[in-house]
Amino acid sequence: MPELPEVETVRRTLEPAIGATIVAVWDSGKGLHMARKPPRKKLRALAGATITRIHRHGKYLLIETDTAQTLLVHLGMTGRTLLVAKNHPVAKHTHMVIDFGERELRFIDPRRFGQIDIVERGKESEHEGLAVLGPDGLFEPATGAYLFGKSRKKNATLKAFVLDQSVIAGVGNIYASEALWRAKLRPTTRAKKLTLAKATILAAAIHEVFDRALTKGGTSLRDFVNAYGVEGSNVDYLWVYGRTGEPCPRDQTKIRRSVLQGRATFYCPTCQTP
DNA sequence: ATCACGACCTGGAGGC
DNA sequence: TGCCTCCAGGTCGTGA
Repeated sequence: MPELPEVETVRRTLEPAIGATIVAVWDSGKGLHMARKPPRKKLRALAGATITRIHRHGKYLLIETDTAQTLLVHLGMTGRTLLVAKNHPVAKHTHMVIDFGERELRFIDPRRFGQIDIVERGKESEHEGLAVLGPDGLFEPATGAYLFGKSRKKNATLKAFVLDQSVIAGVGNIYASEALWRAKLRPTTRAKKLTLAKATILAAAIHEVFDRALTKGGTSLRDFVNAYGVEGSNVDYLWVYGRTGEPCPRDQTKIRRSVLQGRATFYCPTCQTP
């Protein structure tokens, strides 16, 4: 679930950890994304460090300390980061625990598509995951002109275009469908067909969809919770995602589901024009 | 170089 | 109850 609004919700609810000093760090030793294991030595070396800032770029969380080391966390599909009391029961699939003494920050990820890494502060953008990211969808919202420029000569579908993290960092599968519905654009339309006017509408739609989801605390389809373990309510406010056969909120046509690049895509066949 | 697909993993839901 | 199949927020490597 975790797309930009969910990761931003986590970031905000993790902020009470700012100022906390790390006593110890534990990791499960299990491989996460690309079978890569958390860097155990570097994690353990964080003992004694104090959390100074929690930032985000796209779907990556950047937890800065008063050392030169920044902890990087990506939630993948099923990752959770919880800030809990030390006596809180340890969940299955816990892969990292940052011990603050009375509290702990825990990373739990059943499918292990998440990422844990340590990067040197100031060199975050050199990390292979962050290096390719475009502007953050919330902190540096795209303009119509920017999207128009990026879409020139692109033969990829609009769905693939908005999902491309090098175009806008943070859009995922749910909000791609939502934003294209909001902009009245068909997901299968080729990106190069965008006009400046349509690109401007799309930019606004992405921003609106993010903003709305943030005010609802994110979309909890299944696993997503914030750092306190609380679900978001945005699933009740989705226009098309997961609503196959239900009436389009704009013109009552039945919502359709198709598969694009292996991912479920939802759209209204009449008001989203090709 | 682009673009679309499959793989990576576990678990929940639904059918029989 | 159990077994089977399908599906799921993300990203990356492959091959056309």
